[in-house]
Amino acid sequence: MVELDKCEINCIHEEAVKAVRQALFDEDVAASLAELFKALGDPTRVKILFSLMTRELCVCDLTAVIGISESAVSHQLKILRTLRLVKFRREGKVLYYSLDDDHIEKLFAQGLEHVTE
Amino acid sequence: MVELDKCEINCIHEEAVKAVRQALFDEDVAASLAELFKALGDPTRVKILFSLMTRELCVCDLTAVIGISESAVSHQLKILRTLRLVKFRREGKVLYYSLDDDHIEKLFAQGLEHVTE
DNA sequence: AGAATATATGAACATCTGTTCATATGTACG
DNA sequence: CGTACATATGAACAGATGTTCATATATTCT
Repeated sequence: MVELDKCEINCIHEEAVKAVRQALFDEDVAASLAELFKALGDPTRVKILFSLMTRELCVCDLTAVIGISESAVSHQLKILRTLRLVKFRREGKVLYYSLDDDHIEKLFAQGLEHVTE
Repeated sequence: MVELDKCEINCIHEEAVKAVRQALFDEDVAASLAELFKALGDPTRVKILFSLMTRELCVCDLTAVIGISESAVSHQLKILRTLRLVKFRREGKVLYYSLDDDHIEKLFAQGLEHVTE
């Protein structure tokens, strides 16, 4: 408390803080954005999404491509579904998953630019 | 094992799997990409980065804008620094942080599009 | 209806993550 | 040189996360 007060006098750029605070979006939006990025922040999910960028695939295909258990894939697909990153269609017993929109490809492209530079 | 074999005969689209596997980037790249997104996948770090989109700020300013402890901010800044998402310059006792490149703004814009649609 | 298959789901568990608290570092200034 | 201040860092701890294992659901075929 005391230190913060001192700090507000000596160090903080009050106007700047005020301005930035105003520009700062809602707590909710920050949370949603973080949630989205967090979903993209796991190697398994990255591989799933990247695989789906090529074409739609069933769960079994994904399991084979990525090389982890079917259950693990299924759990991750649920997360991706919840965030509307993937969608699926049923054909008999088989579920075909695909990307829900094209934002993901753009996000990946943008991310790769940062990583590979 | 047995189940997988069965699955490869009955369910898997072999050519598809092969093709996707080939297109799939290295394990390393997937890991890097996931690491980057994971860094963006935390509310505190989202707020820090978003604040820095407006202008450079010292640690103390960030603490005030975001409303969490200085130590927490500092720890998160270290993560962002490691991933080359932010950089800083020193002016006396004060460190001014800013975004390291403009990819972040693009990533955020793209992410917001998905979130707010 | 019952067996087989593709996928989903819940619980359990080990690991990872973010914050806090205490302490260290670096810089300015008297 | 010692004090004050801005920031960094390490250890500790609670809560979150991803996988595995066992089981459930949905669909097809007989």
